[in-house]
Amino acid sequence: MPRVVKHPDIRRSELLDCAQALFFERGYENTTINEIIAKAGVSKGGFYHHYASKEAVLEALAVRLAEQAVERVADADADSGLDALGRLNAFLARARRLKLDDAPRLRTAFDAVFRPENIVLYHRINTASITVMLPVLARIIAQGQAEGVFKVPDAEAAAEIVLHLGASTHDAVARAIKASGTEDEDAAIEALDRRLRFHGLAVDRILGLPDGSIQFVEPGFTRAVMTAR
Amino acid sequence: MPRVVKHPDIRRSELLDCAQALFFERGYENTTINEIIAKAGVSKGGFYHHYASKEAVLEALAVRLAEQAVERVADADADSGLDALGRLNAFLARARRLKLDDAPRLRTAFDAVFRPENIVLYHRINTASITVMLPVLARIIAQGQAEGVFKVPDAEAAAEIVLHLGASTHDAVARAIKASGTEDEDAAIEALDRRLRFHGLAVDRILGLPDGSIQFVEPGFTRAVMTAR
DNA sequence: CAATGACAGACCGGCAGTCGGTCATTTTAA
DNA sequence: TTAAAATGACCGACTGCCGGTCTGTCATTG
Repeated sequence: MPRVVKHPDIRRSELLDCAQALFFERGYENTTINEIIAKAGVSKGGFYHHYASKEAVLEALAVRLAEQAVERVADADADSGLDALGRLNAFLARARRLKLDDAPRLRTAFDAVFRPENIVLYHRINTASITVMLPVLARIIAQGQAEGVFKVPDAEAAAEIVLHLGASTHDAVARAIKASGTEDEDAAIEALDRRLRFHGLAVDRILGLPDGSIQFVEPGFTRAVMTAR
Repeated sequence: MPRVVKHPDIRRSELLDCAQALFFERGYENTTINEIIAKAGVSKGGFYHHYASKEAVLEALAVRLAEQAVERVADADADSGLDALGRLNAFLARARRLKLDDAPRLRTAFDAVFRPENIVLYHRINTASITVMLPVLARIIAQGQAEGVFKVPDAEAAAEIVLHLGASTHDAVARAIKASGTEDEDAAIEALDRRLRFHGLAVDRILGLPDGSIQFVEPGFTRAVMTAR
């Protein structure tokens, strides 16, 4: 095969693109390196020149996804002169906005990541997301502490707990995805919506805020995301 | 090799014992079926007669561990005429008691399960535990709801959230284990203890209880478990 | 024109899983 | 009571394939 030389960043990025597509399609375990390099048009040697192992690709992919997600939400945050609760809600509102903006793609990704055989993939992405989000959220919580509004013994620990709590919605989301297309779809979306509201309530309470302070969902949000095509 | 026939339950149990020892020792991924069958004294065919795959062994092991853990804690629960909060605290106290009773073994298991390469093992056990604990906890919470003490919109969802929240302590426990034996051990145990108290506080709040209602740790508990040999 | 780094691809050890067959135990039938 | 048939526990050689290695070769840069 002809030898094609590309800038390392490009090659690495292309390899991640192909790996992502295949991992999402058939799961991490069921994807072989041969499939990845075939799709990317690179040799075995080329692949291992850029990534030390299959595992390393997964790690890099998780980090990329997490950073992509967070950078678009967190950048516009520092400027605002809002109080902590305001910042947190603005943060969440911006996240919802971005989710709605490309709901179809998000939905496709969800279909993949929430499949049972992709649980490892999910956890890697989740862990990477928590890692990048942790300092951001911890600072907001610390601010809320200083303002005397958030009542927690430790801002960083609180951030860790709150972020980990997100994983508890995994099963509920998976159920909703599974039900989509069936006659249970409506009920499943309703159930997921209630679940997400409860999740918001739980975060309120953990942070020592009055019930309903934090808005995780808005009317129609869950349905809009889950029915996107 | 001579052919030894045993009752299927015995064989399966022995295979699980060996798999557990090896998974704990070198991790799930790094354990081969050949190692398992060598240790158990069974042939390849014998193994696959009882378990469909290596994955199936992991699943069976996780379920067994979860059921073992829950049956010793949950059985003495039904009789008591306590209110929900009392039951929950009695439940937790009994769990602590059992943990202290064989702290050394528990500590050994922790050393294994909380190693980074055993994260898959951890999650399987955790998921299985949540599955068996969910109905137990959900009933207690429902009782507390009926008593007007627990303020949650949905008992089952609350149970799910609370149980999932347990996983958020994973990293803190892992850090404490990693620090044991070093000069940071004391500080790490202190940090973990604070973290576990915060965890209890978070559960209080999620369930709508006054701070400090639920006791996850008692003085010296964390240190006793973490320094056991 | 070195030196470096990107890439090629044959190769290997080892792994999960298969398959045809064997032996012990229980069930059935005479 | 006993022989034969059926069942299912168990054996172990074998295979296909996969992740990873290794010895290079070619392109780019200073």
